[in-house]
Amino acid sequence: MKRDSRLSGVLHIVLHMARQDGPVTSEMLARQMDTNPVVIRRIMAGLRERGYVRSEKGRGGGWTLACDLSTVTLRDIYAALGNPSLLAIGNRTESPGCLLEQAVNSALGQAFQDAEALLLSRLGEVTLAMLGADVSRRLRAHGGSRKLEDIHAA
Amino acid sequence: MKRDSRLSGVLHIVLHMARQDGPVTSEMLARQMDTNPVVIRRIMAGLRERGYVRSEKGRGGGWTLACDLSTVTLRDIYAALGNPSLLAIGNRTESPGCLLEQAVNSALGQAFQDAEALLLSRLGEVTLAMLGADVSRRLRAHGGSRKLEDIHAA
DNA sequence: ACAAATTGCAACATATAAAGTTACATGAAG
DNA sequence: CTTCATGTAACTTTATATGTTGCAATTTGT
Repeated sequence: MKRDSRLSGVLHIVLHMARQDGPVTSEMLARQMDTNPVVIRRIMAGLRERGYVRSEKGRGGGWTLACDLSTVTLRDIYAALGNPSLLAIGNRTESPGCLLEQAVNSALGQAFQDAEALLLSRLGEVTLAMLGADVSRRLRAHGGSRKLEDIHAA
Repeated sequence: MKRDSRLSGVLHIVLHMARQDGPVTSEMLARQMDTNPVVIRRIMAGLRERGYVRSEKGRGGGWTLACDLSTVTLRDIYAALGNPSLLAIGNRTESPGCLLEQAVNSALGQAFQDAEALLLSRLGEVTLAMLGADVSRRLRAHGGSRKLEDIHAA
């Protein structure tokens, strides 16, 4: 099944914004992410509604971070995307008339819920600030003097 | 995202087969599952390859169980479907050149792996026999005398 | 005032995968 | 030899993420 990579994408965007002072345009972000500006705006809309970022129109406009990175978790970002479904497999029918399918749903549903809960809990343990710190660590490992732009793939 | 319900479906099929002696045709299963016989054959193919079921052509043919239900787990069935991906979300790129995306992949990837491992482990704890026992329990709760056919939705 | 830059958004196109359908070959039983 | 069944390929449908185009709205610089 095709995987939804919006969470991965939006986190990448946030990290780019965090390493840039002043607004970043969708155009710039799209180049760095190798995608289309409209896609950027689309996945950022949820974050704007929640106040994690601000956007400004016109010349000199663009996106800026508007939250304390140490208080926003990956789970918050996931929620800002509208809580898309986490699992690629699921029950055939939600409220089946067939008793057999009810038994199947019950067994699978429990496993599904547990896995979803674990994943959400893990996402809730990681803040954007922690992600940012990891980036700094990786930059140092790659030779502290080099700038991100030198390393970033075209 | 559209969820893959083949596991749910094939378990439903197995439970139907377990409550029927003699072969069951794809046609009958399809009616009970409200789908197409070809779909049944498709998702049963993996189980046949692993020897969990047998199929026979011609008049009087159909599907029969060919395994000890107490030794086959939901995880085995899942494997027989070809281990389809469990998660609906994932990383944008698997081996990104961008350091920022590497940091994102690292954080998300760990959470993803843990959730997948938990789900697989849960599936591995439930045998087909346990599912069958749950069906019997539900049948009793619905009034022991009634047959499955009376309860099964049309 | 006007031109340029930028977001906002709707509408449409593309890609991918599950699910459903059709058609026909193969084989077994009466 | 007819009928019933599976096996399978090819095609259609559906759903969803992603990509693209076009244009209105808004802000800034000249």
